[in-house]
Amino acid sequence: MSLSRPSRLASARAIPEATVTRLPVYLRVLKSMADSAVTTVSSDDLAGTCGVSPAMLRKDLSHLGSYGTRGVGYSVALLTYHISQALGLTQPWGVVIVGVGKLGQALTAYRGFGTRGFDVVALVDADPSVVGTTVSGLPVHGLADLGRVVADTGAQIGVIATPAEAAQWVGELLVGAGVRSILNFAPVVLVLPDDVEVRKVDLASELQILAFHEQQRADEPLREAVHA
Amino acid sequence: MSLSRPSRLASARAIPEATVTRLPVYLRVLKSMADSAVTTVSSDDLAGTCGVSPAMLRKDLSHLGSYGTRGVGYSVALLTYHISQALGLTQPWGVVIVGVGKLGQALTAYRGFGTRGFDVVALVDADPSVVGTTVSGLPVHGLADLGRVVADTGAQIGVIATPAEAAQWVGELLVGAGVRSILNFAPVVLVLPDDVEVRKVDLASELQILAFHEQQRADEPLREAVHA
DNA sequence: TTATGTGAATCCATTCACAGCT
DNA sequence: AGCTGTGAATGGATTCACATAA
Repeated sequence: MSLSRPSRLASARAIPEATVTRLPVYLRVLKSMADSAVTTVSSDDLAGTCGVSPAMLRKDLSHLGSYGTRGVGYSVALLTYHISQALGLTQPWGVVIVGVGKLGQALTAYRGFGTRGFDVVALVDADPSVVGTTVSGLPVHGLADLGRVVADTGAQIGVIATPAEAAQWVGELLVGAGVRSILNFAPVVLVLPDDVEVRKVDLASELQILAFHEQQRADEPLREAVHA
Repeated sequence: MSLSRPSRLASARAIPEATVTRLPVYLRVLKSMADSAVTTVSSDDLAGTCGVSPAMLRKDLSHLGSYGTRGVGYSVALLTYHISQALGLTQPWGVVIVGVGKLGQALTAYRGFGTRGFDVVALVDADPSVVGTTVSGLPVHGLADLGRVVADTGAQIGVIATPAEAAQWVGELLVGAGVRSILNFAPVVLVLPDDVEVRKVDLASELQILAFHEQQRADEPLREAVHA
């Protein structure tokens, strides 16, 4: 019942999900600051550049530990290191991309992909006419070989860039191959076991959300008119 | 002080942001149910397919009005209509895509883009060697013409699919041209006026978030071991 | 004096549980 | 009897405001 030591393990835990989604933004901005030879930054400045409030930034960073200096600010290098650490970017992650249509090719070619600890280690497609070809220097394997490819390369993250019809099936194949982190670009809701982490990137949804706000904007003047 | 009538205007307002982000998911699933000739669905079934809790689904839908039937469920057609209405999908929206590299081409070719009320009305790029060419049947205009292109086509939504270096500049050009809804695929934080709605799609961030959870998973067994 | 780190207060989102309608 | 719609309760996330440290 007693925990021998709180240790990094226990304290490093308890990073709220909302914070996790913002850490990559902080990391990116810190990186560009380092490129500009900035060595120290205040929460006000960093927050301003990241588009969040200073209080939220400080609260977020407080979940990682106390890495700032009162009266001064944060060391860009130190903060970069600790955020990378928290996100698990100290080790490289293998990524397998399924679907090498235009989107899959764009993702594969995306330089700065590998930039931060991610390696595209394999490409897979169902279309026999592209299997065996090479995209951005990587051979394209058949869908039937996915299990072996994942095992051989040790890929931990799967990216689904297939048409909607194939996505659920591909998701199941990835899970069957042992992948438990999936990034889904196909416009479908994947139904997979709860211990599999699925994130989706959905063009149509994003546009619809923008459309909603665009519509709100159009209604706004009308609401004001009522009060006049 | 008295509002003549609550009307659709007042009641249609007050849709929480969290709900708005889920409406596109509901819409998509409803659509596929309609394709399967399903005419009625309960909140339990719909929620299950959408990957949310029935209570949340019902609460979300309650913000749009009372369009279900107690003891029965929701009419697929009626619900589809009202969600489309709420999202502002009854009118078509013009989309201008800036940057016709691999990603821009993938986005342009994305069928089902126009499917739900979105039209790619123009393509723009900075590279003189692609300006004047045709992509998926649309001519590519020069960046200098962006203002005129937006005015001519009436585009309301801008998509940034350029390299990171160009994104801020392109964002400012879009805003200058009157666009106030932007979908940004470039890995940078755009700094634009507050009345501009910016949504970002960020591959690196998504992968980093997955990496975080993958790392957590690796730590989990260790935490259990402490208790043993 | 300046800027972090954090309890307290507030706000928003989710879940619960049941009244109300079909 | 079944399922929606919604107040009440809960749980998180954000903001406030200040004690604390350089």
